[in-house]
Amino acid sequence: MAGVSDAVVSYTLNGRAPVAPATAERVREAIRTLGYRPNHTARALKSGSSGAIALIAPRGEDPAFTNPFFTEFAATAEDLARRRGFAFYMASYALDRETVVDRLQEFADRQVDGALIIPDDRRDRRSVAAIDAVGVPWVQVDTVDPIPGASTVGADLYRGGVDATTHLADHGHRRIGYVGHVGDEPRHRAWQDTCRRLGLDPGPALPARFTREGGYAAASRMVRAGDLPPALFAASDLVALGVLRAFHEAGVAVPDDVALVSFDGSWEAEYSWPALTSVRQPIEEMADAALTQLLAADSADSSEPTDPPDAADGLEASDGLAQRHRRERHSVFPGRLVLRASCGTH
Amino acid sequence: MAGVSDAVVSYTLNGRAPVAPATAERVREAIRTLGYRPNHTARALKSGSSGAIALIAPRGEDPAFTNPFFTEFAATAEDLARRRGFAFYMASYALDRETVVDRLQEFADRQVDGALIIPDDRRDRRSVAAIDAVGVPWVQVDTVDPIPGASTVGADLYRGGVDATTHLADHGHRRIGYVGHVGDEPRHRAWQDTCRRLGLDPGPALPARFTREGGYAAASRMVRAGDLPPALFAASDLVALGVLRAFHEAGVAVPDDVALVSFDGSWEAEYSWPALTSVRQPIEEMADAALTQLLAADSADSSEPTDPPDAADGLEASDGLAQRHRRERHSVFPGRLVLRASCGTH
DNA sequence: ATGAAAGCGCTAACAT
DNA sequence: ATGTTAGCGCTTTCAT
Repeated sequence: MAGVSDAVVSYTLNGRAPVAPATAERVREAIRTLGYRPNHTARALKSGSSGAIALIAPRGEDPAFTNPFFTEFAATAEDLARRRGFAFYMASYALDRETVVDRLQEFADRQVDGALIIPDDRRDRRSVAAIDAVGVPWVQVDTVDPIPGASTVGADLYRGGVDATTHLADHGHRRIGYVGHVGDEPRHRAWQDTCRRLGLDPGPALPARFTREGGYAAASRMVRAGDLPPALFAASDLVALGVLRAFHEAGVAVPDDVALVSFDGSWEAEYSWPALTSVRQPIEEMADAALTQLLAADSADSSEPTDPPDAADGLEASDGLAQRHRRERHSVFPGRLVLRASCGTH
Repeated sequence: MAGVSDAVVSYTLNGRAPVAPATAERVREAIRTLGYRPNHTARALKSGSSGAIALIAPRGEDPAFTNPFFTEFAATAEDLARRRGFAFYMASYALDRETVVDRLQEFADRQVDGALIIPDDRRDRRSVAAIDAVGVPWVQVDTVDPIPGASTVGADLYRGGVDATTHLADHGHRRIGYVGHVGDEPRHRAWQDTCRRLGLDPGPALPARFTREGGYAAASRMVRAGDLPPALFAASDLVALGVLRAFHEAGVAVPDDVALVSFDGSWEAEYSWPALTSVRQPIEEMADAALTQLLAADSADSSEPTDPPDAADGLEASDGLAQRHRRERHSVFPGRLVLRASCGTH
C-alpha cells in the first residue's frame, strides 16, 4: 500500500536503516489505515527475542498468591518493565507439583528476554545450574543471601530486624520476643544480636512458617505456654496477622499487653486491627534494580566483558567475582520503619 | 541423530501422521539425550497458535493487585488451564493509563489462543467491538450482567445478596443496612428486595467503592451520622475490611453493636478481626466454566456451527441467541454463605 | 511410514 | 535510500 518492500517497513519500525522521511510517513500512514500490527512471533523467531520479560512467583500451599508482598512486587515490576518497553507476563508455581524450571522453560520456549524469579518461602534449594541451563537471563529477587553464580536482589533483612527490635527497645521494652524463621535467618539473627547488644532479655523465639497460619499457630503456643513478652517482633506481616488473631482470641491486647512490630509493610498491614507497625520492604528499589541487572546480563551475553557495570544503586556486595561475571551481582536495599498502632508508640 | 527427517520428529511429537513404533522410540530417545525442546515461537508462527492462555486483570488505583479475590481467581485459573495443557500468563492494566485492549493486543501479537478478561471495578464501559477486533477469543469473568455479543461468566450476586440479607434477618435483625455500589448493582437490589419482602426497615444504604478505603470512608460517615443499624451487609470483603477499621476506631463492636456479613469469602476475610461471615465466590466453578467457554469459542472459530454446546455447568442464561452464536454464553454460579464471627450467630 | 519442499512474517546481509 | 534474498524452526501438503 505504501509502495515499498517489506524491508523498508521493518526499517521504519525499527530504525535499523535510514529511511527517507517521505517514505517513512507513507509507511506509517499505511500502517495506521491498515491497522497493521507486527507479528512478534515471527520477529521472535528471527531475532530470538520477543520483547517480553517474565516473573515467576511461588504460590504457596494455598490455591492463591496469598502473600501481598508478592502481588505488590509483581505490579511494581510490571509497571517498570513496561516503561522500559517490555511486555511483562507472570506465572506461578506450586513447589509441591512443579518447579521454577518448568515455568522458566515454558517462557524460554516462547523466547522471553529474561525472567525475574521469586524463590519459595521454604528455603527452596534449587540449583543455579539447572536454571542457567534453560538459557534465559534471570535475576532472583527477595533473596536472603547472595547466591554464588547468580544475580540477586534483596532487602536488607538484618538491618530491618535491627530497626524493628531497636524501636521496641527504645520505647522501654526490656524483653522482646520473636516469631518467624529461626536459625539462618537474618531477621532472627538481628533480633538476637540487638537484644544482646542492648543487654535485653531475649523473650521466646517461636519458629513459624511465613504464613498467617504459621503466625497463628506460634502465637497460640505462646499463649498456652503463658509466656507473653511485653514486646514481639514478627518476621513478616502474614505472621503478624496470624499472631494478631491468636491474641484477639485469647484476649491479649495489642499493643497494651504485647507491643508488635512486623516486617513487609504491605497494605494488609494497614487494614488489620490494630494496624501494624512494620518495616516496609523497598519494593520499588528492588524491582528497579532487578530489571536493571536483568537487562545488563542480557546485553552482557552478546558483548565481551568490558568495563565493570556502573555500580549505581544499592549496596553492592563487594565480591571480587562481581567484576568478572556480570551476572554475579547482589543488590541490597534498606527498608523503612512505618509507624502505626501495633507498637504502641504512635 | 535419530536418522530421520524433521517432519518425522514433528509427527512423533504431535501425532498428526503415523510413525513406526521403532522410529518413534529412536526419536524420543534422541530428544531426551539432546535435551531438545520444540520452539513454540516457530510453532506459533506456522500454526497461529502458541498453546498459551492469558489472564488480563485490573490493578486498581493502588500499585498492586489489591483484591484477594482476583489473585485467588488467577491462581485457580492458572491451575486449571495447565491441566488442560495450556501455558498460562497473566498481565494487568491500570485503567487510568492503559486498557484491556492494550494488554490483549500484546498477547495477540504473541499468538495466545485465548484470554480471560476481568473488567475493572469501576463499571468499565469497554466496547465488545474493540476487544473483538483484536481477533483473540475471550471470555469475561466476574461479570455482573450478560453482555450482548460476549461470552461471560459470573457469580450470582443477586442470590448471594439475598442469602446474606436473609441470614441477618433470620437472626432477628429488623433493620439492616448496606455498603457498596448502589443503583444498578445486584447485591444492592437484592438487599432492597429482601428487606421489602420480609417487611424490614431498610437501614442506611451507603455508596462505597469496592476498596478498603471505600468501606472505611462509608462506615466513617455512618458513624458520624450516628445512624448505626444493628446489622449491615457489605458488598465485598474489601469494603467490609474498611468498615471494620472504621468501627474499631469508633469503638463500635462487631458483631455486638453491628452484625456484619460480606461478600467474596477471600482468605483476608478469615484473618480479619472479627473473622467475616461472607458469601464465598464460586471461584473454581467460574474459572472452569470460563476456560470451557473460551476453548469452545476457540474451536467454533474453525468449524461450522453444528450442535449447540452441551449445556453442562451453571445456569445458562436462556437466551435464544446462545444457540446461534456460541460466543454468547453467560454462565452464573451461586456462592455459598460461610459462617464466621462477624455476623454474631456463630 | 517417511522424506522433500514450501511457507508462516519477520529481519539482516547484501546488492543497487 | 530502497529492493532482493535467505533463513529463523517449525508444520503440512504432496510424493514416494
